[in-house]
Amino acid sequence: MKIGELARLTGTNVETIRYYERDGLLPIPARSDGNYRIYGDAHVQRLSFIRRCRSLDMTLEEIRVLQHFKESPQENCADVNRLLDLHIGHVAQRMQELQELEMQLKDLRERCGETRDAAHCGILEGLSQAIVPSGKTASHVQGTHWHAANPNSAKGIQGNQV
Amino acid sequence: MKIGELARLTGTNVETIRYYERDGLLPIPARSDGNYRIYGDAHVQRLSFIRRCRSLDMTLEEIRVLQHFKESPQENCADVNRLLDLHIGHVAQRMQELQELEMQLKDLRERCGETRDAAHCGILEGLSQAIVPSGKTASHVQGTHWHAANPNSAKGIQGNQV
DNA sequence: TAGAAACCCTTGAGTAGCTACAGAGTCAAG
DNA sequence: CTTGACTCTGTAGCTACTCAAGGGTTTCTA
Ligand SMILES: [Zn+2]
Ligand SMILES: [Zn+2]
Ligand SMILES: [Zn+2]
Ligand SMILES: [Zn+2]
Repeated sequence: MKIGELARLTGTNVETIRYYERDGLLPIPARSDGNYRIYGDAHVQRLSFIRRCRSLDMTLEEIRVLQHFKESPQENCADVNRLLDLHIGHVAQRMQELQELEMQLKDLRERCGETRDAAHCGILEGLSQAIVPSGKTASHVQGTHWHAANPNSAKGIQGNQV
Repeated sequence: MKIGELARLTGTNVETIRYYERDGLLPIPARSDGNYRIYGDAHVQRLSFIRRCRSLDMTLEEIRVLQHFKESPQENCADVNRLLDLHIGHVAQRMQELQELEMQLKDLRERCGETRDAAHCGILEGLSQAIVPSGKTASHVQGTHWHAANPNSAKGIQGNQV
């Protein structure tokens, strides 16, 4: 099959497939006479695996590690479990951070009950106060926004919609 | 004061200050004879405001809107409240998504109690299954990882540590 | 007054994970 | 033979920064 069908089968953007190939996540496929990429069932499996991992918010690096284990089935899978535990930790930590954020934001929101002129808005006032040195622990989790640049991931992955 | 002191006072990286200037968030400062940027108290205030907003995970766009209101104090602040409500929504939505993720990940984790060879690992098996079409709503929130590229934000902002 | 350290400047590239476009080539149907 | 759908490569863009190269400036000390 050609790239378009692979894209349809897995619910992946065509450009994303080429990106994974460049990035070494997908093996380099055979080419047709006209230089088109030709894929088979193995590619569908592999790409589905990647997309499933991405839908669980794993990084491409994390996915690379998991792929390694799929390719060496005789190895002990302890590291797979470890990777998953770590990743669950990433998610949990980000949730904690967001919970704290939510509290701070709701506090701030309460400072302006009914609207008035911006000069006396309690929110703007609150934001102007000095930064409270919070003893946040180092983490590697990301922010709160998802921008137009990546609508596919934002919408969530809906595979298999043929 | 020069850029280094502004950086110290606000707990901001020097490069970040120059970046804000390029991006139009900080007004272009005066220059000394030797072409050094010269800042005053107003810049400290303005930068503190930005960093406080960033510590609440607002985007630079959101901050730009808030700055607009600080500069036009006669306007009604209803839009400030609206922006904050929207942003609280951003945080809440991401938390929901992460909660769902956590559940799925813990489900997956249970599939491999004791470690065995990768060929029979329940986790790898689970990840190989077809993607479940989940009816996720469109959102703009980001992922779960924070990488070395941005250690400052990751650590949280600790301003005023002179 | 020379020299060194500490600061500052601009420019350009890199980060994750894509997306989007330009400009070209390929292929099947009508 | 043309139209249109598809594909190709290469490049640039998105967020919010961070870092490094290769210079210039200031300040302090010997
Ligand atoms: Zn992770
Ligand atoms: Zn208000
Ligand atoms: Zn927001
Ligand atoms: Zn296992």
